[in-house]
Amino acid sequence: MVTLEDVAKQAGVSLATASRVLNGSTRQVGAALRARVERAADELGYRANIAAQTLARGASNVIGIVVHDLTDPYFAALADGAMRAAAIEGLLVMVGTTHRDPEQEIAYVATLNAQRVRAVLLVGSRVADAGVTGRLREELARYRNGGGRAACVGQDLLGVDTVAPANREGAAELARALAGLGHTRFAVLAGPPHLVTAADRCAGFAGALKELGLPAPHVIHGPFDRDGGYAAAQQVRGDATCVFAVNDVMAVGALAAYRERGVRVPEDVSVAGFDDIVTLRDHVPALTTVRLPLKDMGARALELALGEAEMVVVEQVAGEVVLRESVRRMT
Amino acid sequence: MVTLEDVAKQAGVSLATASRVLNGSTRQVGAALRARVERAADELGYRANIAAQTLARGASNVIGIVVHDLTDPYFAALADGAMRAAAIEGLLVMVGTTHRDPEQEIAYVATLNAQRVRAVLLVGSRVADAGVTGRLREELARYRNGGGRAACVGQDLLGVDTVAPANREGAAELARALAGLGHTRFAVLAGPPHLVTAADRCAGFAGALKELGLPAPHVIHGPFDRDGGYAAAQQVRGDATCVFAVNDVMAVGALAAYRERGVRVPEDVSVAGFDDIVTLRDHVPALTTVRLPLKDMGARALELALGEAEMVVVEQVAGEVVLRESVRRMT
DNA sequence: GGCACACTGGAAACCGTTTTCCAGGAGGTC
DNA sequence: GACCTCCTGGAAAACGGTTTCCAGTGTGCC
Repeated sequence: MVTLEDVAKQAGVSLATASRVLNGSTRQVGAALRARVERAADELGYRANIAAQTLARGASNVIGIVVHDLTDPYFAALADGAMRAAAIEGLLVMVGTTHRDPEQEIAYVATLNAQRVRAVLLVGSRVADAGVTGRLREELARYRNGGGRAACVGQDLLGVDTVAPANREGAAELARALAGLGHTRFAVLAGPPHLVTAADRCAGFAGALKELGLPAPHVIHGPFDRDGGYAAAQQVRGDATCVFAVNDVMAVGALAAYRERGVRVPEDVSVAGFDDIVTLRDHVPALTTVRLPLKDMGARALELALGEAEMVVVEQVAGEVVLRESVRRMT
Repeated sequence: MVTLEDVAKQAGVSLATASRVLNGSTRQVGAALRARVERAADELGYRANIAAQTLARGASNVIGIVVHDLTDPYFAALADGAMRAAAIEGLLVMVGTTHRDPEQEIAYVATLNAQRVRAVLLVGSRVADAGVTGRLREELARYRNGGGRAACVGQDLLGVDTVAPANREGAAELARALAGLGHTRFAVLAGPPHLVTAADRCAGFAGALKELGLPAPHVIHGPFDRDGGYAAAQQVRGDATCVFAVNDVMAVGALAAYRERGVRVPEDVSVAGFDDIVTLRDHVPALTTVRLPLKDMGARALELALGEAEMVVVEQVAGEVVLRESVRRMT
C-alpha cells in the first residue's frame, strides 16, 4: 500500500507538503513542488488512507443510515433520498438493516458511534417499548455527547431532530374521504400493536370514524408486511365494505387474498393503503392511499442531522389522500 | 470523547492492558484487572475508535457494496442478500449508488479503496464501453494490489470473482417456452444497447428464435426502467403477439401502457419479463418471467469476495422460466 | 534450593495522516 | 539599509488505538 510518505519521498518533499498538496489545506504550496507531488502521487497510484485521515482530523465524512428492511420499497425510497442528499454533501454512507429487530438498531448506533460517523439517521417506526426506547436513547446520548449528530424519520421519541409523517392526520383524512364515498362499516388491517407508525395510523383512522359518528372499525393485528396484509384480510368480517391496510404493501397482500378468494375489489370490497409506494403504482386495481414524499423526507432528515439548530426540531410531513380505483363509491 | 487512555487511567492500568481487555486479544489478562477495566469502560461509556483500530490493525471490518439504484427492487434484493451475509460475518456495510453512471462506480471504488474496506462488491450490469471498463479495471487493480478483495454480480469483465446470471440462456429458454405456446411474432423491449445485461438477454432471446426457425423479433431500445418499458411498448408493431421486456420493471411499465390503451394482456398480447422481482409478485396479470435467486446471488458474491480462492472464480447462476398469466397459449 | 519456563503487566514503537510551530527568504515601507 | 510582514517549506507532535518487546512474578521440576 503506497503511503503519503512514499509520495513525499518520491517527490523529494516533506510529508507536510505532500499532505497539503493532496488532501486539501488552506495553506499554499508553490507551483513547482505542487506539480512534483501530484506527479509522484499519480505515478505511485496513491490513495489517502481515510482511517488515518479520520483519526488525524477527528471527523469522518461518513454518515450512517439505519433502516428496518431495505427490500421494503418504503425504506428503499427513504434511504435513497437520504443517500442522494449525502452524495451532494460529499458524504459516504453506511447502511445498516435491523430486519425489524430493535436490539439491532441499538447495536448499530453503538457501532456507528465507534466509527465516529458524522451523523446517524434512524429511519423507521419506533416501537412502543419503554425499555428498548430508553436504551436506544442512552446509546444515542452517548454518541451525541461525543459530538455526533442524529436525526430520525418516524416518531419524535428519541429527543433528536425528527421528520415525522403525519400518520394520525393522514389516516384520519383518508377515513373522512372514504366515509365521504358512503362507506360506513370498516375494517383495519392494523399491523403490530407495538409499532408506533401502525398504531398511529390505526388510531387516526378510528378516531375520525368516531368523530363522524360511524361505528368503530374491525381491527385486525398482524405483521407489517405483504404477508401480514394477506393473512389479516382473511379475517375481515363480512359486513365491512372498506378495508384500510396501514401500509401499501399490506394492502397489496390483502388484494392478493381477495383475488384468490374471488372477492372483487372494489365491487365487493374497497381497499386502501398508506405510503403511495412508487413501485406499486402500476398495481391493478390502482391503490387508494395516502401519499408521503418519501425521498424528500429522507433528504430532509439528513439536512436536519447535519444542521446547526440548537433546538431539537420536529417536522411534521403531511400525507395527501389519493383516491384511486381500489375503492368505490357506495350509493 | 472518552478514549482508551481515559479508561486505563480510571482503572489504574496501562494502555496495553485496557486494550487487551476491551478489544479482543490472544493475551490473557488477570480477572481482577479485567474486571476493573470493564467497569471503568462501562462507567465512562467507552466506545473504541474504529478509525484508530483500523489504522493500527491495518485492516477494517467494513465492506463496500456498489449498486446502480437502491430503489430498484432488483438491486435492493441483491444488496439485502449481501448485507445479511455480511452481518453474519460481523462486517459493516457501506453502500454506494451510482444512479447508473459508470463514472460514479469508478469513483466509488477509489473511495472504498481509500477506506481500506475489506472487500468491494460491484453489483449490476457492466456497460459495453471499453474505456470505462478499462478505467474501472485499473482502479480495481490498484485496490487489489493493496490487498483488497473484490467480487462482482453481473458479467465477468473485470477479472474478479463473479456471480453471473445466465442471461443469455435464461432468455433463450424463455423464448423456447413462449414459442412452445404457439407464439411466432415477437417484440423485445430491449433496454439500452450498451448495457450488457440487457444486450445479453435480448441476444439470447433472439438467438433461440432463430434456432427455432422463427422470424427475428422486433427490437425496441430504451431505458432499463419502468418508464422505459412503458415508452417502448408504445412502439411495438401491431403484428407481435408476444412482448419480452428484458426485466420485470420494464414489463410492468409495458403492462401499464397496454392497460391505458385498452389492449388486454394476455388476450390481445402476451408479456414476459425477467428477474422475478418479489415486490411484483402480486401484479395483475401475474408476470411470466425468468426467476433469479437474487438474495442468494448477493450473499454468494460476498462469500466469493471474502474467499481465499487463488483463481478467479466465475459462477453461472441459472434462471428458471416461470409461466404465469401474462402470457397465453396461441392455438 | 536452583533453574527454566509460563504467564501477566507495562513501556514504547508504530499505523498514516493532519496541523502546529518554527525558520528562512522575499517583498514592502520608511 | 533596517525593520516588519507575509509566505512557503519542514520537523515533529498529536490523533487513538495495537502489538512487540521486556521485566517481574509465581510455578513446577529436578
